[in-house]
Amino acid sequence: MLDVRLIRSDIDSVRAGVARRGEDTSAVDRAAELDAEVRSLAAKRDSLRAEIRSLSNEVGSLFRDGRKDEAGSLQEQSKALGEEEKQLDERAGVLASELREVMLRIPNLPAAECPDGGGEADNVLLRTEHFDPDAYGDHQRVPHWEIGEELGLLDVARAVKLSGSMFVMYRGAGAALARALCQLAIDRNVDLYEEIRPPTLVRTDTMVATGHLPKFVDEAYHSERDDLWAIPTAEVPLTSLARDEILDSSELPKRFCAHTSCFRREAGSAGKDTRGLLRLHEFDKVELLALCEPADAPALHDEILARAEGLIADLGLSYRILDLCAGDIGASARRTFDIEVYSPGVDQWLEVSSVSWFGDYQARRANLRYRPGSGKGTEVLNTLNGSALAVPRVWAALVETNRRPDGSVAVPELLVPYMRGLESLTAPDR
RNA sequence: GGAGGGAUGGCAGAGCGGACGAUUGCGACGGUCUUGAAAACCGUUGAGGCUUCACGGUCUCCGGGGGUUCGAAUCCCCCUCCCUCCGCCA
Repeated sequence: MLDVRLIRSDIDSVRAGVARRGEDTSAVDRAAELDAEVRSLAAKRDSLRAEIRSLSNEVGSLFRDGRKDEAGSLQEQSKALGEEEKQLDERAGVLASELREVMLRIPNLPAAECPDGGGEADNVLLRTEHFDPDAYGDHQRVPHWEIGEELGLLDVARAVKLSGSMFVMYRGAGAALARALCQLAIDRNVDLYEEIRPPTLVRTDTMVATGHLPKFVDEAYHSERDDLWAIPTAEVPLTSLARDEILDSSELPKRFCAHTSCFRREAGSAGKDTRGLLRLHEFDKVELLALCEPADAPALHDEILARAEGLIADLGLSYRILDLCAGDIGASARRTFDIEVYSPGVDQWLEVSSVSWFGDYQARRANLRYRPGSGKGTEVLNTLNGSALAVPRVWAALVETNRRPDGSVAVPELLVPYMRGLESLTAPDR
């Protein structure tokens, strides 16, 4: 959520920012109107309340002095003011909640550095690494689900038996590989990022704090009986860690990393990517997240990107980095870099990480504040996050990229220690 | 799951219809004293909204939401969370 005061003080730049996304700016104007009305009503209401309070205090002192009989007219006056106050308060309340709804629909303003553009096609390709389209052999042009079945690493059919489509099951060395990836991702980041193992079921207000509710209700799994939601990403619990708290500037930036399962209903994508690991209802992910003062945000944004990129690079995958344009970044982001890995078997670029800077947009909603080192009062934090590693797509790209002509799959050197020394995935002996 | 007891400022803990945004203690900050420090003493010390160039004014917040009342931290209703005991359990 934006700061209403920004709309009050500089509505043009808010309009301009929303327009850069290609979105309608009428909500901004509506918010300005509602804000003015709410404030004028609230001012009237508050002065009525002040009068009521002072009358009541007088009544109180008359009672204490044993002059009860003199209090009657004051009581009546106060009661009459009370009626008026109640009406104003109701009206103000209605408008205030309308204002909040409008504010929640206004997206964040893209950063100045965020490239212009209306959609995916306008994203700026920053760099492509380690990629030569002609360098792939036929042995690599095999989709991971076939490799997985062949080598006994993946058992899609039985996962479907257990849970339905868009669920998978890793087996044997395939399961070890999935686990190894997560552990590697954690180990590489715990130098600065505190490892967190958060709950995967959270309350409604936790989902609301990051903006996953109410907008994406249909995307989330919900247990009605307990009113708990399965997290779609560790961003949800990690952001709420410091919710409603006031951090001291000396403890900033706060960096967290977490490995969790992530659950997504993928309601809008029925029929898309139904084979293999490209789109799943449940998957594992290691997430990096930072809370910081505004001035430190750009440096942290680079840091998280560098860490996510470094892992992909060290795994030996081909990848590219996109600077998403204003029309393609998420509603709460100010700037986002996507990392996409190339997966030769399916011949696709797969998004494996979105590294985003949210400014204070999320933090305002989640009420994350800090006390600046100098000066008084509190300020709203900035938030950033990105996946260090999302298992299924990286798993898929690895298996496809590392397939040898004999059908076996080479384990990247980095992962060998996490695989009990296993260097190669081969067909089970029969 | 059953039965009880709680939720108040950074923490501890009073207040149980009027003068309470809240006694007090601890902590933190500033000062006096001291060569310096400790101790002692004095003072300051929650968050947020609106308004003001500013000084200031004013409102909201005692777990959350509703209600009673001229007036609610205090009374009533609902919800959430925490604790203790019993049962069950990885």
